[in-house]
Parts: sequence; structure tokens; C-alpha cells
Amino acid sequence: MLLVSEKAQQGDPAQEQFSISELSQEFDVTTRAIRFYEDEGLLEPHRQGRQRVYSSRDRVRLKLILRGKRLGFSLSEIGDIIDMYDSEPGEVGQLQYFIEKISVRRKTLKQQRDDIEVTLKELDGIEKQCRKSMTHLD
Amino acid sequence: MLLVSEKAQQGDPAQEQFSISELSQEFDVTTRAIRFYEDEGLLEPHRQGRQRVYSSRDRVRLKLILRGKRLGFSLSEIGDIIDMYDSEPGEVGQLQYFIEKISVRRKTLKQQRDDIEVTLKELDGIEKQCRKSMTHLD
DNA sequence: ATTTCCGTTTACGTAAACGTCAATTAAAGC
DNA sequence: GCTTTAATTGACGTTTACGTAAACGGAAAT
Repeated sequence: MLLVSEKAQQGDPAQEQFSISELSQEFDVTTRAIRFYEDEGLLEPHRQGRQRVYSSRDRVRLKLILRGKRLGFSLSEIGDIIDMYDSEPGEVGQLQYFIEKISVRRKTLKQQRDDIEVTLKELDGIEKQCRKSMTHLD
Repeated sequence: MLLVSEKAQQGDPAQEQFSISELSQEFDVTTRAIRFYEDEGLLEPHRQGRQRVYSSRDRVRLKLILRGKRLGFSLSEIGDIIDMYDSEPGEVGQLQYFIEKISVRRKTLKQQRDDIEVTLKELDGIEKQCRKSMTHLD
């Protein structure tokens, strides 16, 4: 292995370093996907020569990306979301715009949450019917 | 318009009929999409000649499809889910398999729900920071 | 020295979910 | 009867999110 993995800088947890395969394994995502996220501007790891070196900040971003995916967002939407997290807020106008984006996102998420509640309840009902049918067939 | 929309069979609500454009408007989805769902085996409306006539059962299915989409499921996954709703449970083996599928689906949904909770809380934090920054800039 | 791992780049391939014509058909309004 | 309007089928195009193979570069182990 490389210098990177000389058992990862464990001194300062904020300065830990990760290789692409470490992240790939930890989050169960292919290296191809990780590089693709970089192509799409969602990650920009440092380089040691040509090799990618990921900081713990990069790792957090990857986490956010995957969470976004689980929620069904597109990569470009996820890009918008991530930018919310670590943008240095400049002018008031931007902040205003920002807050609006947050409210939009919140609406979507709440709709999803409601959808989930309904669906979970329906699943409960279906399962009960199933179990009933099964006892009848015993 | 067609016979279908002679102010839709309002006698028995379970026998209401809908044209493709009615559903398209009601759910804000293109007719192309609706036909595509049919191609994928998610809908199978009756025909009057060559025209599609949707029952209220078809309408419910469409509703389920769209909810599934909002939750980020693929059409084939949605197909599985819908089949859960209206399949006539046959043998015990099938029911067992069925219940497993339900449990898998439930896990996914719960994961999503947790993701949403976390994200909503984070959004709260970000918004607070925003508002703080704004008052400082006033 | 050479095999063995990673890792990188470039490029083409692909599946899903429609969009977008184009050409027909058929019914409704006048 | 003619025109407008809604619906259908078929085909091709498009975007997203990667997969897959090819070819090459270092470092590490034997």
C-alpha cells in the first residue's frame, strides 16, 4: 500500500486520510462510482501524485451523497444539498435564496415521510391478512 | 369527448371510469408516462375499441405507482409492491415468501424514514445558522 | 527481475424512464 | 361533409448513473 495507509493519520481525527478503496469498502460502493461523483463535481479529493487522497471532510460528503441517493435524489440535486452544508454564506440575498431552497427541500422530505407512514401502515394491514390466511390454511 | 366522459359513471363509485387524459391531469403526469407504465405491466386498462378506459382500481394503482416513485423506487420494484396489494394469496409457501418481501420493504422504508429525520434536523440547524448570519448583517 | 496489487485514465456500453416527433384513427362540433 | 381535437402506435432520441474492459503506472512482495 501507499504512504496514505501507514495506518491512517490517527493523531488528529479531523486529518484522517482515506484511500479510494477504503471508502469503497466502508460504504459498499464501487470505486467507479466514487470517481464518477468526482467527475460530477461532488467530491474533490487531494492528490499524492496521481492518486486520490480523501480527507474526513470528503468522507462526510460521500456519506451525504449516499444518503441522498437512498432518498431518491439525483446527483445534481444532491450537489445542491451538499453545497448547502458547507457554503460560506456571503450576502443576505444569497441567504434568503438559501432559506427558500431549504424550505423546498423540507417540503419534499415531509411528503416522502408521509408517503412512508402510509405505506408502512398498509404493509401492516397486508401482513395481517397474510398471517390470517396462513392460520386458516394450517 | 368520448362515451367514457359522459360525466363518468357516478352511480357506483367502484365503477367509475376515467380517460387517460383525466388521469393525466388529476395526477399531473403525462399520458406518455401512463402508457409507459402499461408497457411495463403496471397497468392494464380495458379498451373501448382501441381507447384505454381506466377503472377506479386502475386509478388506485396509478396512485401507488406515483407514491412509489416519490419514494425513489424503480418501476419494477413498484411492480413488486403493487402485486403485494392485490394478489390472491394461494399457498402457504407463497405467503411466507410474501411476508419476507414485506419485511424487506419495511426495512428500506424505515431506513429512508431515519435518513429523512436526520436530514430534517440538519436542515433546521443550517437554517438557524443562516438566520443568525442574516441578523448579523443587518 | 517479475509477478502482484492497487490505482488511474479513456472510452464505449447499458438500463431505466420517459420525451419527442410522425403518421393514423376516430369522434365531436359546426 | 369538413375541421378540429383527443387518442393511438411506432420509432428514435435523451439523460442519468454508473458498468466494463483496455492499457498503463507505481509500489511491494517473492
